[in-house]
Amino acid sequence: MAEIRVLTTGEAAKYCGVNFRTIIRWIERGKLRAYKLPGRGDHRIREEDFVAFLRENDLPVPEEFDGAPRSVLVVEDNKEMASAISRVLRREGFTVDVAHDGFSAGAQLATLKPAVITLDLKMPGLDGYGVLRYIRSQEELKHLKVLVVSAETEDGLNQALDEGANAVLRKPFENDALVGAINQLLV
Amino acid sequence: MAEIRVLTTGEAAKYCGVNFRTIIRWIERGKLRAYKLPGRGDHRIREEDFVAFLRENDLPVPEEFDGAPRSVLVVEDNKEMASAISRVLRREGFTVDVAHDGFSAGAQLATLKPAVITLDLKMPGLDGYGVLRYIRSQEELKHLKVLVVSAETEDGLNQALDEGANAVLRKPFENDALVGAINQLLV
DNA sequence: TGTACATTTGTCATGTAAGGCAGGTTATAG
DNA sequence: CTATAACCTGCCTTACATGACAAATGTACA
Repeated sequence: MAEIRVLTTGEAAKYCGVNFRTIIRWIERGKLRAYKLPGRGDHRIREEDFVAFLRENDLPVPEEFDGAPRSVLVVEDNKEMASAISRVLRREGFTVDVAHDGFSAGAQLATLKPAVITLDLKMPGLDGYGVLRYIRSQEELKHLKVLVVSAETEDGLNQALDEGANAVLRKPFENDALVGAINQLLV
Repeated sequence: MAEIRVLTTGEAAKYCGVNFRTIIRWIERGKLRAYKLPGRGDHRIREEDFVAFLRENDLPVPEEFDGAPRSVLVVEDNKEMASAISRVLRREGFTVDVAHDGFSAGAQLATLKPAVITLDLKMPGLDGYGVLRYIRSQEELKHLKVLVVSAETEDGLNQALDEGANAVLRKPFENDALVGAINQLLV
């Protein structure tokens, strides 16, 4: 799943709430940097150029470009485990939020739009595999990385990978392993 | 890809029944949030900012902005009960979504922005009172109406009212009572 | 109730950016 | 390989911003 690094004029237009014609004019006037494809002369705008343009002109920056690139949602019912994980990650410079139950996990996932979640597979009243399926079925969550953190069996962890987890971490784990796994997901 | 709905000053003016010049003045005075396009300085008002402005000043909110004014999220783990409720409500013309567990309840609450939720207090792994407290602590959910549907005791239902439920309905109930309760919340 | 002042809103004219349409071309999906 | 969706260009129309001024509305006070 390659991240989108460039925008077409149409996409940029939707983000700005204007007609694509207007985007082209901004490009022509040199306000917005872009390059042209050889074929039809399509414009392509690099994401960083687009964001720079938005910032320069005080236009709102869509969350998916701005969105806390180093924020993590920890889904874990065991409070000690949760605070241990969040302590380690905060020390690494991440913004960390914690959900102790399924409801707040769902609510925070939708509102905070974290870059990564750590997901405990076995929580009371919460089917971790179901959560994975849900996440992978949502278009707006396709950039979300999921690290399954669980004491499950090998088979269970493999199933999680099949269901769309980006990585798994077997409990108990070393702090370094956790940090390494998260960093790897955020490359 | 988030489709951002925005309004021009002219559109906003029509909705408010005023001259577009007035809309611009409201923006200049900081009453209404908006951003400017680089070219001529056209204003663009994000739909959510516009709705917030309307609410703040007790102006009527046009239906098309009012989220789904007749949409209901049914939070209920018992599938038969859930489909019974949703059948009754659909027949009344409501748009109904169902969450069978806490996670999807939280996620759907944040994404669908329903006008009402029916909440079962006793669901495995989900503390109904906690959900109520969460809802009432969130600014953007302050317009959400909560109908608690439960087989709880009188005391339990009263506690739910204390925690912020807008109405309660004791199981078992008549279909008419359900419809009546929902309609009353949406006056 | 009436008057005077302050504030807000609407109107007009002008310049210009943004939007719409048609016609052709090319990516892109299936 | 085909069908469809998306994009580009050029031309024309629409609608917005701005400033100055007029009208309407609100407020204070006698």
